[in-house]
Amino acid sequence: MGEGRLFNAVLIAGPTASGKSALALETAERTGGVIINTDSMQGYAVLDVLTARPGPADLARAPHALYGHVPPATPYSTGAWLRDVMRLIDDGTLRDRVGIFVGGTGLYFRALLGGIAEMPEIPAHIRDRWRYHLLEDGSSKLHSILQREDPETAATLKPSDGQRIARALEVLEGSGRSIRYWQSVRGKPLVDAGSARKSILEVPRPALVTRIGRRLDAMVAQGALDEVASLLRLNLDPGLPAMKAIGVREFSAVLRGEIEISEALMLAKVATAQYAKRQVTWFRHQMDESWQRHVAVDKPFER
RNA sequence: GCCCAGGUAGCUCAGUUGGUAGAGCAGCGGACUGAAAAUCCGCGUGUCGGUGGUUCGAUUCCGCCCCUGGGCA
Repeated sequence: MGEGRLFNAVLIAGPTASGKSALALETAERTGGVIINTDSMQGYAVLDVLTARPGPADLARAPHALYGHVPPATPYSTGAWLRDVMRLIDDGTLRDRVGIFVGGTGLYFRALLGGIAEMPEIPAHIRDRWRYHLLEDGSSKLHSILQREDPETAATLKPSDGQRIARALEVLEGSGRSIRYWQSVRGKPLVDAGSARKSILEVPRPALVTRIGRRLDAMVAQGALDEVASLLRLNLDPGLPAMKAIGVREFSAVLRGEIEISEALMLAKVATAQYAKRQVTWFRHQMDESWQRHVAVDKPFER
């Protein structure tokens, strides 16, 4: 486990289609830095188009790390990403170079800054069992189990929040202690907050929705359907995170002949706009005043 | 031109035996500690097509008009 901590990092957060990748590239070229993916989906291979991952032209302009390095069959996670970042720091990839963290996953930024506790890894069979249990019996059933096994945690979770309830149960079983115990320990920051430059890109909602629409259209033109077909050929468990990327469900329905491309596009645009809304809410309330907010109205449309 | 069906929220529609209306989706707001592009919570935003009549009171009943879809000519 590494002990290094990164100084003078640049953190760029923003909702999808806000133009962060373009800003990151400019920053990288100016500073000779390395761009590090801070997004839960852009790490997955195969999902090149659908996640708007930087393309060959971008990769040629600056070094990029943690993009497309995870097979979609692997359930990636915040913890796995954190370990990947730790490795980058420890193996010297970032020595004397500015680390430019770019992405839209608020939780990853929180983890990076030490706001997420270190927890033991939970064996896959335990996780799988609780998730299956959730699927079979529903969240309120699991909540009542949690109420019996770990009432303190149960009290903090809504009976309908199946995912968090299952997580609490798997941590309890896998580690022998309540998730609240682990969460009470503050994590170790990988990035020095004092010397970091933290930015949030903001785009007025109507402009963002327009950009999202144009980007989805572009994705189809770039072969999003073929990409989904390749993903489906892997025959993955639909519960895997990579299968939850926006567009997978919508374009799969087109491939199955259930809906027209135009309808899939409409649905994907709506889903993306809803996602962007959740991101903006996180940035607005979960990130403090040490983050600088930049209104990026006239930034060029990214890619 | 005639006959039928329908015009209610941004969309699809329900409903009111007359007391100014509600679902889903969309939208808006929020939560968030290892699936986070996930998961979850809260909030109806409305000239009930128009107009005249009956009525204490009309979105509801009646007349006329307009619009949409279908049928007959």
